[in-house]
Amino acid sequence: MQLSRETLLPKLAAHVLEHGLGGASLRPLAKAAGTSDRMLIYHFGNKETLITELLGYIAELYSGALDAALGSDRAATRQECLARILAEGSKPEMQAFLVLWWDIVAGATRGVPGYHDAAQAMMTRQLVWLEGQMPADDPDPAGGARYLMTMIEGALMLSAVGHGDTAQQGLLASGLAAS
Amino acid sequence: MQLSRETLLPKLAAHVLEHGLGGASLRPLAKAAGTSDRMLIYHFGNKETLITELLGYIAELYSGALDAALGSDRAATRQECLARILAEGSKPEMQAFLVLWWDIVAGATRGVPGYHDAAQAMMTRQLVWLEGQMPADDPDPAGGARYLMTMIEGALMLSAVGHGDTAQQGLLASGLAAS
DNA sequence: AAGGCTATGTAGCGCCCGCTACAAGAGGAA
DNA sequence: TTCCTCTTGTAGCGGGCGCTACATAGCCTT
Repeated sequence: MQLSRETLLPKLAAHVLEHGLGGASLRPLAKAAGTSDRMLIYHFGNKETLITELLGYIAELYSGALDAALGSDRAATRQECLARILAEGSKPEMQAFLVLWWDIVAGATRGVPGYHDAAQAMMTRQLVWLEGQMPADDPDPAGGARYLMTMIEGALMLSAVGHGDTAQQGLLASGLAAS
Repeated sequence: MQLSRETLLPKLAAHVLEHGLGGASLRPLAKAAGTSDRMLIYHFGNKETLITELLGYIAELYSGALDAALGSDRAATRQECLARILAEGSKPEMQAFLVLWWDIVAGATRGVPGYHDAAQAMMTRQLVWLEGQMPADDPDPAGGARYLMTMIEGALMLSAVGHGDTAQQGLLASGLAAS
């Protein structure tokens, strides 16, 4: 069967979603895609562009997952809106993205090519999704969505390093969550 | 001159603060410390415990930097408190910690030994520092500090991936920052 | 002085890395 | 048929990795 970027990317994405980006080297990636490192280089040119295209593909996967989760009804309050997105993020199919996410943020900070753009695209998409969920009668939907966004990402990071309780108490004190 | 963990750690820390944890392999680390990979293994046993001890040392460095920044006077308002810690984080001597931070978070999420504990310790320390900065008349200093903490970390992450403006607008909408 | 323990240098092991050289099969174009 | 291009397999290169074997120089004890 003919190989191509398009047929390879889904299998490569599945592999990094399971095993992370850090240790993603050509031979394991190739094995996961049912081919050889030789062919990965042939189809992508080199590893750097492979990773760049892979991150772009994963960003699209993430968009698709958010689209699939997009209920057509808005939330009634900011509290409900926050509760919804937190529930969305705790779904198992989103967990893989979460684990990968910090690899991407670290890469973006260090300036590794492709990481920053993919991360920005994923956050932009999440912001759009969040704005669509904001209550219809919210006095400031744009600002409110960005406010929720900042709290959510903060809570996410604190949870990642064992300060989930800190984040929870922060949400409570903000009035965005109820005990 | 006699080498030891204690004399080596500062030089190793300086190296990873400059070059990151990702590509920190024994030979470059040894060169930065003026010795050989052979001696790093001799003094630390293996790379894993070296990294664990190094992260612990860096967490102490971070604590020390916060202590040095700790003015004895509290802020007058939450807004001022937030402005202070944001100013603190933008100091050049803190930038190196910030770049390293996402490596640590990614490692903590992936379960690499030592990363989680170091990250948690650094966040705990920052929370303590923040509580000490809260206004004396604040109705809920503990909750407020955790609230600020969540917003700060969220803003930090968004800024890391090119969404600094999103975070800024989020801070404005929260009422914690003034335009 | 003799022996042992600690600290260090030199060399190299086996392994994985990204990548490449080279040959060959497949299929279309002349 | 005869080429020629696209795709793939096999093998391997140079280099970095964590780590180890071995020798040795210096010091401390007896």
